[in-house]
Amino acid sequence: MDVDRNYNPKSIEPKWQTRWEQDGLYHADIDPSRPKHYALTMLPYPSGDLHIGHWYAMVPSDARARFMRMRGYNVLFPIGFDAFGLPAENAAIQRGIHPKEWTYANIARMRVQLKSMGAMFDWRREAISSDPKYYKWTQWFFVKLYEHDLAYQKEGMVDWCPTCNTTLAREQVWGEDRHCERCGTPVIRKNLKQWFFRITRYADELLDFSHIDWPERVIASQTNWIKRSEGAMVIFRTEAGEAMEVFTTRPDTLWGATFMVLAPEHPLVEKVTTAEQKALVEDYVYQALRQSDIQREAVDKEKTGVFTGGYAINPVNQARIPIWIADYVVMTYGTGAIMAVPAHDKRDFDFALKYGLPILPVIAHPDQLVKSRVLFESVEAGFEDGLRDHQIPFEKQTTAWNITIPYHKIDAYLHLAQTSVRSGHWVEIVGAQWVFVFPHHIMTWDSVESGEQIFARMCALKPEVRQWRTLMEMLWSEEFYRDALYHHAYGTMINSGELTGTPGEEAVKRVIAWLEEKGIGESKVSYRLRDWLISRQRYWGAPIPIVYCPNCGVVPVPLEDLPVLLPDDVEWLPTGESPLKLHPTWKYTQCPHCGAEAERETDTMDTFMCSSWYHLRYLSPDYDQGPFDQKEYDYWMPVDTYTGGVEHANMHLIYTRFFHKAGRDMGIMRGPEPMLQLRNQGIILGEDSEKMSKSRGNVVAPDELVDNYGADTVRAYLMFFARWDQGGPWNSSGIEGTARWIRRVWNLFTEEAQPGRPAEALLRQLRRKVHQTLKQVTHDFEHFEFNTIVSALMELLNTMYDAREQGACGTPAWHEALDIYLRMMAPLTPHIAEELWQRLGKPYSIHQQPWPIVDEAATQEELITLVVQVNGRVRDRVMVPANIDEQAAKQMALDSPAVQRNLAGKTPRSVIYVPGKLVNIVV
RNA sequence: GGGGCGGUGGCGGAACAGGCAGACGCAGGGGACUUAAAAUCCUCCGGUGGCAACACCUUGUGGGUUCGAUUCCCACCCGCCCCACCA
Repeated sequence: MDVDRNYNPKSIEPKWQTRWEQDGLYHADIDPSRPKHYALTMLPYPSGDLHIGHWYAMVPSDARARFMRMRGYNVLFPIGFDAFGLPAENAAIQRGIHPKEWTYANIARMRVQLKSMGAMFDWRREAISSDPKYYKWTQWFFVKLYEHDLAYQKEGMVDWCPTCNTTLAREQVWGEDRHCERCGTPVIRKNLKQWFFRITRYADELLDFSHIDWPERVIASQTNWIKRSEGAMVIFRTEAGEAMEVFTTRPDTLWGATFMVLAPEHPLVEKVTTAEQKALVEDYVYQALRQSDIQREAVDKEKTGVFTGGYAINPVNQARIPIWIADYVVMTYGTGAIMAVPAHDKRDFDFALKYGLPILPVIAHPDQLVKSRVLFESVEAGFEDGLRDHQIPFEKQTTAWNITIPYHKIDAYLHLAQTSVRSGHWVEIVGAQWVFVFPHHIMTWDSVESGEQIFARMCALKPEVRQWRTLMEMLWSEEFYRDALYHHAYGTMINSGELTGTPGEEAVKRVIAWLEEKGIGESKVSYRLRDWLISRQRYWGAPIPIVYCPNCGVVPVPLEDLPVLLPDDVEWLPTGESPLKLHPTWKYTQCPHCGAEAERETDTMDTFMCSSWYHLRYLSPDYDQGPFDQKEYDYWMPVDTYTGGVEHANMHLIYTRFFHKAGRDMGIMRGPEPMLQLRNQGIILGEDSEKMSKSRGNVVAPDELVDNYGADTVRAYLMFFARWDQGGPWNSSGIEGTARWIRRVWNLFTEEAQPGRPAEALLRQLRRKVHQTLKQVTHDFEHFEFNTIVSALMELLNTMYDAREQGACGTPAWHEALDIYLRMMAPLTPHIAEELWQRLGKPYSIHQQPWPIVDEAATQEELITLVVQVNGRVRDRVMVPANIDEQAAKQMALDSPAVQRNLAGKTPRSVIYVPGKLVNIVV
């Protein structure tokens, strides 16, 4: 019977898992004597099978949590299930299983799979969001939010998925064709009464990341999502005198407005449209709405629009400008109306061009001015000198000069270009919209000459200009647009009445002050973030605890009546209505206030609501006096380390921050943020480098891997095969290397070896390697660099095999190496570490041992390889004592035969010495 | 269009307060042990030239700074991801 001799994960893994569970080894309880560490990994949705991606997210999180525990922290590492949601209901419709049954069967199965991972989850704290004891408190939070005016009801257009039969949050609508995140069906828009949370009230605070250590990409993504724009609200008036509010980030360009654009659904459209234009406008509005109703084709995004026949008066200069409608203006941002400044905005420009609307005047010109690029081959002698003479800054590149021309030197430069640029080529001037230089012909475009006139002249000069569909297309191409208008757009104001001459840096501020003084506008901040729509017309979710009473109106269900239980007996009919609405009795109830016959809200809550506070439910999943036990909260919160997928950046990770801040303001939670440190893992792709999916047949099944290799090997491989934060394609042969490592560890620890009489140096070397590895592994654990932990351990193992070969067995250094090795392995591969620990005769459990301490002195090298370079090229390497002094090192280098050969008699000009590293001889 | 991430051998990846590029592993070649296989062990393994010592080239491209650049700076190319008529 060799079961004992050979590495057999199938016997040791279940054995230890059972033992740990029996002993409650991973129970985390309040212990004020130790520092706490709340390690949280995103809870899974119980889809039925634990995916390799779950392992990839959770295993390193577990290893990190275990590491923190060994470092003396009281570590809480809980798990649960985000159990409400659409797939359960879809399964019900497709297979006739009750969502509850489907969900709980999946949970039972995934629990077993999760346990096979050998993670240190404290299962006593498991929380399942679809349990009444959980969603009771989700509903409680809803009522609290309602009481604090953070939840409100609003009728409005919502995105609706016709397949899932439910409203979607904006974040759940994807792609240019606006399809449903889950099923891919293009969404339609519906007018419904819906519940919202006032997340926008927290927009500014959500933009403040100063209290948290989160990845740059998540911060960037959230910042972009919330998108704060500062600008002005300006009141234009229609000719009839009706106010028409416009939001702009560029009030300094007000004088350049040549037309106005309303969103097709804007309420003023009807009022400004003239009789002649009525038919046209109505047709366009109908088309636009139909488009969003049926399906927005991805196709080309050429702007379309129609003239309403109405005019507005620009309050800054009384200019009378036409009002158009166009679908490039959306009702949901700003005011749904814009002033169009074609000279300074690409979109307005495109639109003006297409419909022949005026483009000028330009009302700011760049202060920094012009960049020019001139090819070497195009110039005569003297050009470069000329640049120097005029003190025009330039940079000489491989094939061209890049020249930056200060505004006041433009004339000098134009003259220079005229005289020294060879004919047949042209000098491109980028960055100034009104200057073009052709060989020997320089033209300027100012507000007098029209684009058509310039185009005609240019065509005459240079026939190929004709091939551009329009001059404008060329003008606005690439650098022209990028440099000139948009980025350098803040320039000295021109053509702007009494504000002409205002410098670019102050333009916006001054114009706003001026507008406020005149009473025609005011400073205003806009956000892209919208309030969070939480109503779902579905069954499998937490019912919104609201009752509609004919007498009292909207009445929240009293806290003592919670939870509003989901009925079990529902039918799924493809009606598009919530099954709760169709239930014969459920919705009928009495008003909690007056006792009158009343009806319940039949919508349920977005599951992101449930997952916004699960980290709190973990603290006390059975607690019935509140959403969580205050004692637990005080000890454990906030979450110290949160791990999970970056795809939640704009949804869950914003919602949960909002939830926390709202809770804080309601006096329920405390502190600025719920999760202090966030780390994201990458995505594992299939072996074909494609996203894993059943239809592609490239899915890696963790159960199968565990069956073949054991959980420890799978764990180690997941940490080793790629950078954790990056992920990458799976490689099924790669796991062999990790399996080999585990077996070699096993063999080293279990084989009989003869103690020898090793040299002192060998043992010092062994200790050095052990402590160097420990130092690195400690560092890497702290920084979530798991792949190098495994490779460092592999390296150390190789060293230990060599040392054993040379008789290191039986010595104190050897025993120390074995001891430290297992402690370092324990977080990564908990089962084999425990097994070998026991076999060494050490006390149970290795997972209760402290993390070893680095012996700094032992890590110091005695001998180093001194690299000897001549002119920066490596010519020799010499072994020298680590403490060699500069003099000796340099001498050693100069004496090297290889150096002598390479010097070839030349005298060194200088000798550079980098202590402990190298000597570089410069000749 | 905006934002983010990345580009190093056949592959995954190491090394970046500037100092031996390619750790560790996979795949591959050669060998040992086996009747054989598995397992294990030894050995080679970026490219070109050379019997060899050795030389030259090589971290997406082109420049720059430096005694010295995968690492810092400038310009560009390519790939992936997220957001997007957001005024």
